[in-house]
Amino acid sequence: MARSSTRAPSITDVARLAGVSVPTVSRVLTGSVPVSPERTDRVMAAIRELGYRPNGAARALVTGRQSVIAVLASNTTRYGYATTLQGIEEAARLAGFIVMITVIETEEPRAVQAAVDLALSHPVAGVVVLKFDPPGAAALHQLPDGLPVVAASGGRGDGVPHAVLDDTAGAMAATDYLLGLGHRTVHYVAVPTSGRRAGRATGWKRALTRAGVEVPPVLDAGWEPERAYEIGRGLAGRDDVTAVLCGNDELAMGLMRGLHEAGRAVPGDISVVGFDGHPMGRFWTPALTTVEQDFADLGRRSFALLGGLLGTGQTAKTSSTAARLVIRESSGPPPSAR
Amino acid sequence: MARSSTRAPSITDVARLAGVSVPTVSRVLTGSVPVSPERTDRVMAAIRELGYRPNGAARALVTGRQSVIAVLASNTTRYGYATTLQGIEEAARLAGFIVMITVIETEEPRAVQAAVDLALSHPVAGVVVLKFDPPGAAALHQLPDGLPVVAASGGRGDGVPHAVLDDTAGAMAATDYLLGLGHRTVHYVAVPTSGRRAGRATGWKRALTRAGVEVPPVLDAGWEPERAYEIGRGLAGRDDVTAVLCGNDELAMGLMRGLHEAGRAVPGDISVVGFDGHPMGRFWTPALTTVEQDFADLGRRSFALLGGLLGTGQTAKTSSTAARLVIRESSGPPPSAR
DNA sequence: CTCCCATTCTGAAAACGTTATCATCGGCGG
DNA sequence: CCGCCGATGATAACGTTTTCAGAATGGGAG
Repeated sequence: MARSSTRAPSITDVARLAGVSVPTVSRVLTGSVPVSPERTDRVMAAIRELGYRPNGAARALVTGRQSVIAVLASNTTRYGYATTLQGIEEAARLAGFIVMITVIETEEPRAVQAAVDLALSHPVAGVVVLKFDPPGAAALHQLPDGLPVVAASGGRGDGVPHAVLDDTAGAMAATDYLLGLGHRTVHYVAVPTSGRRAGRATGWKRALTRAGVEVPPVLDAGWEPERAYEIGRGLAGRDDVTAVLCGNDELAMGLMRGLHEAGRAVPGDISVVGFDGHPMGRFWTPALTTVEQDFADLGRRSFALLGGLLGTGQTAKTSSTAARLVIRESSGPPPSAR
Repeated sequence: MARSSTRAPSITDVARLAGVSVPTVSRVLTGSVPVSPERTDRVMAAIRELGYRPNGAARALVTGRQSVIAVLASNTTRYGYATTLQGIEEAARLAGFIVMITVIETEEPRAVQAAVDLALSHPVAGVVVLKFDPPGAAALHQLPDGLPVVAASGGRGDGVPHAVLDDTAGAMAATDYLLGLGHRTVHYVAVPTSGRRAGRATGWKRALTRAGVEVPPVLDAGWEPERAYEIGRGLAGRDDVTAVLCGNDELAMGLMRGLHEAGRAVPGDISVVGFDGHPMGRFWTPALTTVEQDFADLGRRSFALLGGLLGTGQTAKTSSTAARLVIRESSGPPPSAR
């Protein structure tokens, strides 16, 4: 049935079978110029019979228009990344674009270069970089000039249009909330960041400073919940820690488990607030208080920015949405205030 | 700095600047034929100066070789999907292929057709379909003949090479384990499946039947943990339910929350076993007993199968790995046996 | 009724940027 | 001196869209 051995049918084969010229087939396909109903029917019939499918490479070559956008990310499984990607894909698909994904595993220059080269070895209309962390930032810098590029991230900068999530305000709101509950201070367990300015850490510091509270050292956890779990076990022994803000929900979950195993109650002994609005957070026990961010929307906005760049050559410099504090069960007043 | 307005430099510009012929530039680029060191240097210098980047469309057009593989999936954020995708991407990238992702949102034929058409509007070397559910299965059927296709899924079938995860054995092991603990029966909360043969449900039924236990009705939850949560609340009132196997870990988490809110203890009153090995499962309280599956490996194996198809035209029909039961805290003996 | 122009559809030919094929040229070993 | 080999350039593909020119057709004016 399938003759996979023979060459795929081309527009010439269709034209021959339909008894029309090659451009006429093209016109039927693109609809750019009207074609008589009779010929249209013949062409359509020939297309069906042959199972013809236009060759995108040839089409891209002559039109110069590319319908593929590349997404560069360090990981596609973590909640924020995966959801942003989904948002980009959705918006792109609706606009008739296809999404190509290339993972940048480390920030090591050679690896980044190799990945970028691979991604750009294919003709792309533009690039969206998920710049949440060092590999993302590194990739952004290795991209050649003259290519439409948009970054999606928690922070702005670099002269490239950015779709951002205003996590600074979210972190401030969460810290203020904990302080308002009566906690003397709030500790912060950090995720990796893309540069000097980390929105979450900034917001947290700012809220503490504004409240006249000394800023405790940041606890670095990387991306691994496992690491947060260990930090949780460590924190359990310290009675000066009554509230912890975590860089993301996965970390918060790991941390809570560590506290739990070490015999500390959440929120009884220690309040924990996460970040991102992971869908599992509300089913956790205790349900996780978190700063919810709309990653899918971030993805859609990233693509919208890129679309502007592709269409008019100009686009807004940034597009930002606020994060939203969702109070559930994992946070409450400190033990002293009970 | 960036002259995005002017046309991108072509191989002709490079040849002119370097004072060599066009094919020589091509030869330097591809390394197919030796070029004298002197000319090579001149070409490389010209490439750098112009910021030249080969046009992949033209290259693909003339070589006929495609370096893009399309992945069709109904969702890219759920744990199993995202991890499989990551595995495919990794293997593809290492082999010099790029991964294009297209989401098939529903199984509605027109939507599926539109998505497939979009994905194939670009010339691709082959396709990997994530056939875990109805949209995936629908996409598989809409693919044209003569295109290298591989399916990644929980079950086999359809004459297309499949990389599978043997969840039947996993479900049997989990069910046997619960029965061995003294439970009279095991209930099953199902995820959507790609066809009549659902490995997990089959394994569960088989284990029950073999033990001479009547098979209780399947509880359908779809993909939403929210729905599992409601099922959990409903199940809480029934004292004939002491053990529940869930189609995935997210469902198990939702279910456990429902049980918890309704005042039932896990595993004291009811044992819960999940499926997939979600990384958060071990941090859950109680830590989730689950049937772990290596999705990243499934992705890598899918690509390997496709690679075989592309290289030799032939490939293994299936590639399968077993799932593994990981016992943690959410399962234990029934209340009667305590 | 005839003529001419505008309109609509059609086909020939060029173009897109690259690699593949073939012939040519030079130098070297036998 | 002949033949061969390695490097090079001219030219032909690849499959599509985009001119551009031509052939019908229709309508209005004389």
